[in-house]
Amino acid sequence: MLRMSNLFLRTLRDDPSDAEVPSHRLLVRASYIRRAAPGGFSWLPLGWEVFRNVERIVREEMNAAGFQEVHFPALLPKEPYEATHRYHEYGDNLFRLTDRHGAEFLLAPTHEEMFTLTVKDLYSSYRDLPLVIYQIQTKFRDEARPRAGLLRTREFSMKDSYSFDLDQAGLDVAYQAHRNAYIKLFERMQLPFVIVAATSGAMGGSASEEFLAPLPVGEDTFVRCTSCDFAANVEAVHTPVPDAIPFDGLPASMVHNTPKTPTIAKLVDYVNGVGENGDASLRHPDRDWTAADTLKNVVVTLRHPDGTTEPLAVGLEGHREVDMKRLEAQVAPAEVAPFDEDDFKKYPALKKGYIGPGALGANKESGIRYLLDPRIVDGTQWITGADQYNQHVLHLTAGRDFTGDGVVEAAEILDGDVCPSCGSNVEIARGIEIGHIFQLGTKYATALELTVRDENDKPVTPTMGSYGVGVSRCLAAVAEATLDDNGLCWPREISPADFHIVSAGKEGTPHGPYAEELASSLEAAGLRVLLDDRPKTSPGVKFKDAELIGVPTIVVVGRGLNNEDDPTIEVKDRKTGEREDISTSVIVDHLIALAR
RNA sequence: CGGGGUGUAGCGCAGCUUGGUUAGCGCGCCUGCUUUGGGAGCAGGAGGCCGGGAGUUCGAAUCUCCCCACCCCGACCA
Repeated sequence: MLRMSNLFLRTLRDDPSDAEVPSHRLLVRASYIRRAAPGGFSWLPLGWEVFRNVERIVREEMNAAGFQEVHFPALLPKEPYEATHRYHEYGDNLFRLTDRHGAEFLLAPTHEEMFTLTVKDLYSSYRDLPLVIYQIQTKFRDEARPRAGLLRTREFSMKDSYSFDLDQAGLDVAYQAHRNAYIKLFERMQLPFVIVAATSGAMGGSASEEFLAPLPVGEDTFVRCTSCDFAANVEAVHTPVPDAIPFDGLPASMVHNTPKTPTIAKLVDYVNGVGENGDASLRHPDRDWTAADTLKNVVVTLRHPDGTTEPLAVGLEGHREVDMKRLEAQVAPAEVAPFDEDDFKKYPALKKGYIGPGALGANKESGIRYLLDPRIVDGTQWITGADQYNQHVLHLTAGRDFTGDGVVEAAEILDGDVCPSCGSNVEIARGIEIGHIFQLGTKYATALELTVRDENDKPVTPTMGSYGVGVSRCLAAVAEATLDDNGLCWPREISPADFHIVSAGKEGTPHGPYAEELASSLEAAGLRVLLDDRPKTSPGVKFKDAELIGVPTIVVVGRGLNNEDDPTIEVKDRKTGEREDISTSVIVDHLIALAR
């Protein structure tokens, strides 16, 4: 039984000044955690209870799926990570250290190498596979910017599992098993989530999905449909291609002087006749021109893995920016860098601020490869640069007046864009990444020379998957998803207790002893109780603390106990705020039923 | 790493512009009395290297320079 009279905690009346995110504020105020280091937190008794509950849910669902728990050191030698090149690829995010003999070590950010090596150590036959092993371990990453309390720390708890299979079909089974287990465990945590297709980044491999808890404090943006259940990472959204428009009757393109219009905003004002030197004769007959009527041409530098660079032009609607993540996903493994002043000097055909399709394309003057947004279909007409300073061209028509060298999904997604799944509208939302599942393939097995013998005694390289759930981050996400103005509000399975019993009588009245007795009865039934037995503490303080701490059911032993004919106990639901007076004759059974 | 903000008691803050009593207030903490259903009242008390260092000055929380930490935005981020 947890007793407020001696529990190691001190609740705070004011918000800590260094906490902005609600879950961080309340976890500190309610005395679950304390900041101990940049990006590191100490767990106090209530926090540790909650942490272990989250951990237990994860563990139970992993075990239920038939996966086996193991445990590796966090302190590892660098050699395995050199074999996979991750010792350097991980860059500054890797904590490196040196022992007294000068040997180099690292604090593991994730454990693919060690799991692979251990399987290599123990197993050598196809008969041993498939295999899934997992651990719940502290991970270390030297994050550039820890933030938001437990949401991004430099030391954190993660469940990571690894699957080993002989072929893709086996990997698919392991992948699906994790996907299903994750769905179950997040549902048990009552954590809302969406599953979005993701790019696998530095992990290598192919199929990859992220579990995101859709919350505004999340760091990941994703796209979701406002009417159907479509959800995806911005990199994975495909723009529906509009129908082409017949050229018949479309006005001819015409070059106009448009002085001092190097930006889209100034250009739109100019052709709308706005401002001192606007040209009203260019106005649209029926409406104002908007940025969406302009064709913006953005030039970037592609940096290929072999070190060579290449310019690339992207044509897109003028009201959209180039989304670097989307573009990089399209041109991978090349990286994208901005096109700087020196680059412009090398390409005199590019008139900065007035770049148009006339100069762009592999066989045009600049020779720069020119890719178009999928919305730029044949027959669409654009206001765009005329490749001369202070000149733009109107009614330039795709397919008739210009073509690109291809299509690229690089434009940012905007609220209201067409849903690729149902044709309705999408919105941009934020989410906390709480889980991630990857099909790694043979990258690690190959690098570390893991093979097993097949039925013909031929060596085969197993194909792997890796699957992570951030345990401490999930805790914060649950807090974030459930809290309200009064404090935390835990789901029962995660809560530090089933019941928070407030003894609200004066000293010397029967309330104290009754609360003790009720707490014991509940404990005897296997339920967890937090008893506020503090003497000389006013009821108001106890009520406020109970709300702040967030146990799902608050039980008040108070004035109802004074009813001589039928004494009652108040039972309050933390989430809904609903109160009920329950007769002492049935209170124990009533509470047991609530908790089951 | 770039931009912005903040560091004063366990927590929240004032004081700094214009240098000058013993650095102040609320919460929390300790003692006593009263109080006990929504963060009680009165009285008394403890608790500070004013983030760190160097300077300017007769004198620095206050002015100058450097450093560190934290928060927010961006970049980055299995």
